[in-house]
Amino acid sequence: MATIKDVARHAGVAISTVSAVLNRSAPVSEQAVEKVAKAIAAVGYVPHGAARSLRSGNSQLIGLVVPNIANPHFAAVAREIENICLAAGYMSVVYSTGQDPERESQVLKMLRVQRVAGLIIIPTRSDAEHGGRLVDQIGVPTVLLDMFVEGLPYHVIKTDNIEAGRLATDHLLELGHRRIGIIAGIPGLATSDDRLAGYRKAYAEHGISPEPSLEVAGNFDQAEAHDRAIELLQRPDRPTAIVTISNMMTLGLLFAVRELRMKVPEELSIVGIDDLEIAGVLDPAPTVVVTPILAMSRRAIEMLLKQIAHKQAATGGWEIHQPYLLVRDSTRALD
Amino acid sequence: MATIKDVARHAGVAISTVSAVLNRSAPVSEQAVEKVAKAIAAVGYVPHGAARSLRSGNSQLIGLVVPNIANPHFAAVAREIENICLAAGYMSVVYSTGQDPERESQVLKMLRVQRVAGLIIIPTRSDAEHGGRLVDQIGVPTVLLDMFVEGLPYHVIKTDNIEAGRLATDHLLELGHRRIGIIAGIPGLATSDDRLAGYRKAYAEHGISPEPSLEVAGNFDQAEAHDRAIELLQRPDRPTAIVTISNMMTLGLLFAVRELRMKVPEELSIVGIDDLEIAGVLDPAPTVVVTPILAMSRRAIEMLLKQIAHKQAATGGWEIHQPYLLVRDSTRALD
DNA sequence: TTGTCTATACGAAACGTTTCGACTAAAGCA
DNA sequence: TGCTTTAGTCGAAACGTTTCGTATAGACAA
Repeated sequence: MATIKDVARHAGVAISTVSAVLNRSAPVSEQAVEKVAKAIAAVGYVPHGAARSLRSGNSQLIGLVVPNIANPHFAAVAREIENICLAAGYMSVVYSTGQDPERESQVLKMLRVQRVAGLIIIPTRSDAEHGGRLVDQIGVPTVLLDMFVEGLPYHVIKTDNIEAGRLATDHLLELGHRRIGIIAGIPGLATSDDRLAGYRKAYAEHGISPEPSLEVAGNFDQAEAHDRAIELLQRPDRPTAIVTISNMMTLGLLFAVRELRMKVPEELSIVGIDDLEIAGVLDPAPTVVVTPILAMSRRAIEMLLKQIAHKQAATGGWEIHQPYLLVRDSTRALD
Repeated sequence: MATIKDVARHAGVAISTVSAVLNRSAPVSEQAVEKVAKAIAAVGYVPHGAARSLRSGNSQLIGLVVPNIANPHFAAVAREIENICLAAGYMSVVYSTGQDPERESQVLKMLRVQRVAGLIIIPTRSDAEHGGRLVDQIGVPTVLLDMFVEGLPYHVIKTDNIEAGRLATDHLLELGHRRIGIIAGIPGLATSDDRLAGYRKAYAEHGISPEPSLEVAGNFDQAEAHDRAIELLQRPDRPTAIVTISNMMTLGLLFAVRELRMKVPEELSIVGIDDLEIAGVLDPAPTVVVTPILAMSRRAIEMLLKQIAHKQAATGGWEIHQPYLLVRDSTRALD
């Protein structure tokens, strides 16, 4: 494959001149530019990214680490970030952790090997210990998306998760529900804990206390949520409404409901957190708390690119986006 | 950041010895291995991918080019390929074309700059002219996934698309439907054309001819399919059944149906091609023709890795996977 | 003893760029 | 006129690896 050397020879100029043309990094005469352009086309030159990266110390790579790229929610994030990166002359590299810290480590290691210029990451854990491990494994400008991690010196862009949980629960309480189940996520994960805290907060605001046995832990997956939902719904004192804290969990719940041949919202009201693009075609269309994921993604990559460009240290600040309730057909007032 | 040089100094051995340890590329004494291992940990060494890639001419990168990563169908492909790549010591880099040849070019260019070792691509067009352009832009071991392109010397892994279209249509004909609409994709795209051909083939097998006005062209998107569906369904002589040729299109159709407050399958039968993971929770759950996308992805990456490892020239062969009909609740016999 | 072989280890070249200091010639200035 | 700038160009060093030919030392055979 042709190198810059071939281009130089073909154009009858020095290698450094070709480089100057390529990068507009030094003044070059018009005729030289022209000769180089011709030579590039003639020899079919394509720059060698690795060589460039090695010499300049600049890989033009952005790492994106999400729980699971197969989840449409995160796939949408990936697409958005891909677009913005491409427009800015960067390439994004996406990896899934499967919510597994071990795999997260492996992925971060590979991204370090590639010397990514920056990182957008939705971490697998949010405790301080994990934060400590993470910061050792990162070492580049980073933005934390969607998830807070104790003691990490990076900018965080997230939803107001307490408010999200509160919004969902408050809606049901307002409709007269009193036995509201919640299928929460992995205990210890900030996003999950906060949404659960919001659930409790809504109860508190109504001056009643939730029943602890109606709070069940899952993970963020559909299958797990399905199983927890079945358990919850087969109890003799089953709840009249259920809150799920992620899109996949909402789906899992819907599967369970369908399996049990229950009528929604007649026999059970449902509120999910995070919207599903396919919500409109579900029957009933689920009432959800919408988190502005696309806007958050956009902010995250913009902020990251700015940090990289200005060599700014991370501010460690928070940017919190407000969720909102979108009422559809899966909830009804209790009579 | 620490380099191999620092490791060598710290361990009191030569750079080449460290390299030999790292790559197991030459015999090294046990004590040297140990010293190097300690030194690596001590200085916090992480190999520099670009340097390695430059010197060895081996990037360990696999490019994956899909129409749209935000489509769960392709996100699943990406996840599968990511896993297999990681296990084989490669990294996958995923890009979306938006079904736009221009963007496809841009993406391929970036992947060339990165000197990817191989490519899995779902191309944007399948005519010979596009094939010619593509082959110029590629130049590495490549597997074509899901889509045939005229005159490209690469291995193709695809579904039997004619059969997929036939299966969907035949099912409806067997149920007594005679006015079956089809919302096809972009004319000229092999996948789309073949599925349409299958539709006609089924009619032919039943000894009747389809009505041309019931065949409408769209693209593969939800919005487009939605609009075409509305048009189709508002005709006075509207079809009693509709076939859609992609998962997103099926969704678009379902939206349209819901908007028009039509009852499925009572007033309209629906068969989609490509399954939706969420099918089970839709009401009605759509009858679909399943294409074994995960198995195909797996085969594609395995085949690609084999080509890369053995420096085999592409065989240019085809591997055709058979689709099958999965009857759910969106179709009924016409009485 | 001498020579050959094997197991380790080493040093230096090379990969394809960018970058920087040095050089030339023309232009501007006093 | 001579001196300083400036635009344009060049050559060589450097980035962090891998790779290959060579060197050393001990083991073994003759």
